[in-house]
Amino acid sequence: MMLDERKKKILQAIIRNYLETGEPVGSRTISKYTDLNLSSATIRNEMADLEELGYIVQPHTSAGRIPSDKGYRLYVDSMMEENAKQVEELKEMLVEKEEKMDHLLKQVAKVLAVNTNYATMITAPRCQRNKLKFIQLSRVDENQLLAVIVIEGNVIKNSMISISEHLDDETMLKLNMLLNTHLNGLSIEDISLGMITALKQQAGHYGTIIGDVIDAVAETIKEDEDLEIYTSGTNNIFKYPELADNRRASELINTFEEKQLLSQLIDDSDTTEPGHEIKVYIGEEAPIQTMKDCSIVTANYEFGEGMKGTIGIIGPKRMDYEKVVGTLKTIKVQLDALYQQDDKKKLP
Amino acid sequence: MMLDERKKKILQAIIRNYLETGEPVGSRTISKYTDLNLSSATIRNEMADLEELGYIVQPHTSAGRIPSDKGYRLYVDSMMEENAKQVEELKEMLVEKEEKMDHLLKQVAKVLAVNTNYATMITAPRCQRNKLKFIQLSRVDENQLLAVIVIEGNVIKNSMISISEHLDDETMLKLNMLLNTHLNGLSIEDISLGMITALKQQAGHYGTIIGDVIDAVAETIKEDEDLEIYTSGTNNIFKYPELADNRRASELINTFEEKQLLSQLIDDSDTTEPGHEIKVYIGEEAPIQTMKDCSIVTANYEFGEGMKGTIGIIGPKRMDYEKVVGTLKTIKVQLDALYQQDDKKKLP
DNA sequence: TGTTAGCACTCAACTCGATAGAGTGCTAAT
DNA sequence: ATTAGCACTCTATCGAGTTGAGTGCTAACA
Repeated sequence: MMLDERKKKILQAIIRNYLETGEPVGSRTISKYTDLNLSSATIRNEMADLEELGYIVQPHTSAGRIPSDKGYRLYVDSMMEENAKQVEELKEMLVEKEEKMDHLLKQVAKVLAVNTNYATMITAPRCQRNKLKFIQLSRVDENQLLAVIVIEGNVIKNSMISISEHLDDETMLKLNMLLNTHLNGLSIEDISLGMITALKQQAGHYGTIIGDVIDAVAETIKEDEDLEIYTSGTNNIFKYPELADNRRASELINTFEEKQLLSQLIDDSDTTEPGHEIKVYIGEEAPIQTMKDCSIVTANYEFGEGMKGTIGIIGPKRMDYEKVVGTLKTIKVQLDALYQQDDKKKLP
Repeated sequence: MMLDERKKKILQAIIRNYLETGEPVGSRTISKYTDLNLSSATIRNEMADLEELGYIVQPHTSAGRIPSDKGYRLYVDSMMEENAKQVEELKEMLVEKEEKMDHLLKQVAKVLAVNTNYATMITAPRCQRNKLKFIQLSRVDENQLLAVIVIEGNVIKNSMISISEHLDDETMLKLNMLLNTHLNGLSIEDISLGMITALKQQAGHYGTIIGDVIDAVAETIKEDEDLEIYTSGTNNIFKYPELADNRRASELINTFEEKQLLSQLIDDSDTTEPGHEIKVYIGEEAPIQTMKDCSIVTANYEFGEGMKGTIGIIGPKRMDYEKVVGTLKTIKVQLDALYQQDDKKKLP
C-alpha cells in the first residue's frame, strides 16, 4: 500500500508534534492540530494503517503513537520543507574569524551546540595524501637543532633534535639544501628506504641527523593523519529525557570523551558522494552502537587542496531535522567560503 | 570538647564505611565493623556527641549518619594513614613516555581516571614569564614567509606571514640576524614600542615584515599563557548516585566541557606554598559553585625553569581520599622526574 | 561512672489497591 | 467514507498500610 496524501499529512503532523513535546501523540491531538477537519475516529483509523505499515509505533496499548525509525526516515527523505531559517546570528559569529584553526573549530562547535540545543562535534580538515612542502633546520643552541616541517595545506610541525657536536653555518646550509632538494613534493609513500640511505651517504658524517629529520617528517605526517575531534554541548543530552537516564547518558558522555569512538562516525560519513554532503542517521542506522537511541546529522565541508572536515550534530530521534539540516548547510557554506577567502588573502 | 581517641576511631569507621557503601551508616554496623567491642547503644551515644560537634549529620531522623564536610576535613587532615598503594601499573604506563606533551597529558588524565574511578583534569605546564629564545624566518614560497618562534621551555609556535615581493637569500639572512640579536632573551614586557620602531627603521624597506613578526611573537606568547586543560573520565560521576541526578550531572558535565570554568580551580590551587603541593577541597570549600557536592584533590607538578602544571581529581565527597592523595603523589613524582630525565638527555 | 539491654518511637521505602484519564478499537448510524 | 459512542486497556498517581532500619531514652548492671 502506497501512502496517500492524507496519510502523509497525518504522519507529518504526528512527527512534528512529537518533536515538540516528546510525548506520544494521540488521535484527538492530530484531529485538532491539522487543518484536515477530520474527527479523532478517522484519524484513529488512519493511524492504525500507518502503524501496520511500520511508520509509527505504540509504546503500549493505550498510549498515543510515536514515529518509528522508518517514519523519521520517510520524513527526512521526502517530507521536510526547505526553508531558510534565521541563521544570520550564526553567520555573524563566524565572521569574526579566528586566527587559529583550532580556535575556529571549537567556536563553530560551540555556536552550533548553543544554537541547536544538541551535542555537536567537528573535525579539523584532513588531507588524503600529505606531501612535504618545505623543511627548515636551524640551530637553537649548542645541543639542539630545530626541524620545522611544512606539509601541503600549510600544516606546520616542529621537532627538536639533539646533537652531540657543533655544526657550523656552512654545514647547516648544506644539510638544508640537501633535504629540500630531495624531499620536497614527496608524500610519505614516495620516500623509500633506498632514498634515505642515499641521502645519509651524501650527508656523510652527518648521516644520523638526516635520519632523525626523516623520522620527524614521518611522524609529523602520521600525526596529522590521526584526526583531532572537537565536541561541544554534550550536556545538551540532558534536555531530552529519553536520553538522560543514567545508563544512556553515561554511555553517550563516554562516547563523546573517547574521541576515537567518534571516528567511526567520521569514517562512515566521509564516503559521501558529491552533491549529498549531508547525511542523516536515524536510530539503529547510526554506525556507533551507543547512539542507537539518537539521530545524527553530518556534513562534510571542504577546505581546498582536497582537504575535508566533518561536522556532526547528535540529538534525540525527535530532532528538529529541518532546523539542523538548514543550520548545517549554512555552516558548511561558511566554512567552504572561509577557504576561498584565505586563498584570496594570499594573493593580494 | 576535644575528640578523644574512641570518638576519633568511631568517626573514622563511619567515614570508611560510608566511602564504601554510599549509604548512611548506623550504630549497629559500627559496633560490628570496628574492633572496639562496644554495643550499638554505646556507639549511639558517641554518635550523638559527634553529631552535636558537627562531624556527622543525619539525612533524616531515623536514618544512619553520614560525614559532614567538617568530618571529612578532620579525616583528611589528621586521620588518613599514609600507605604506599600499588601504583606500579600506573608507573609502567607512564614509563613508555610519549613524545608529545599533549599526548602525554591526555594519557595521564586517562590513566588517573581509570585508576581512581573519578573524573580527572590536567593542565600543561605553564611559564610565569616567557622569554623569547630564538626566531627563525624562512621562505616557504613566493608569497609566504614562515616565522618560527621558540620561547623558554622549548615551546615552539609558527606563524605564516604574507609578503608581496620576493626576498633574496641575503635579505633573509639580514632580517634573521636583526631579529635574533635584538630580541633574544627578552620577555614580552621587555619589548618596548621604542625598540620596535628602532628595529623597523633598521630594516628599512622591510619594516612591515618586522612588524608582522613581532605581532606574531606577541601572539605566540599570549597564546601560551591561556592554558590548555585536558579532562578524562567525566562519565565516572555516574558511578555515584549522589552526583548522577539530572541537574547535577548536567552541570558537572558542562563544567568539564567549558574548560575555562575549571581555570578558577587551577588558579586557586596554584597558590600552594612549597611542601604542601596537594590540596583537598571538600564540598562547599570548592572554588567552583557547581562542584559543591563534590570533593576535589589537586596537585601541582613542576617541569623545571619555573614551569608548573596542575592535576585535579574530582569525585563525590565520599571519595577514597587515601588512595587519591597517594596516587596523585606518585603521579607528581613521576612528572617531576620526567623533566629531570629530559634534562639529562639534553646533555649526554 | 561507663556500658549495655530493652523498648517506644520515627521515618523513608516499599507494596498494594483503587482511581483517574488518556487513548484505542470496534460497531452502528449517518 | 466518516463519525459518534461506548467498552476496554493500560499507565500514572495517590493514599493507606506495612516493614525495617535506626534512633533516643531509661533503667539495670559491673
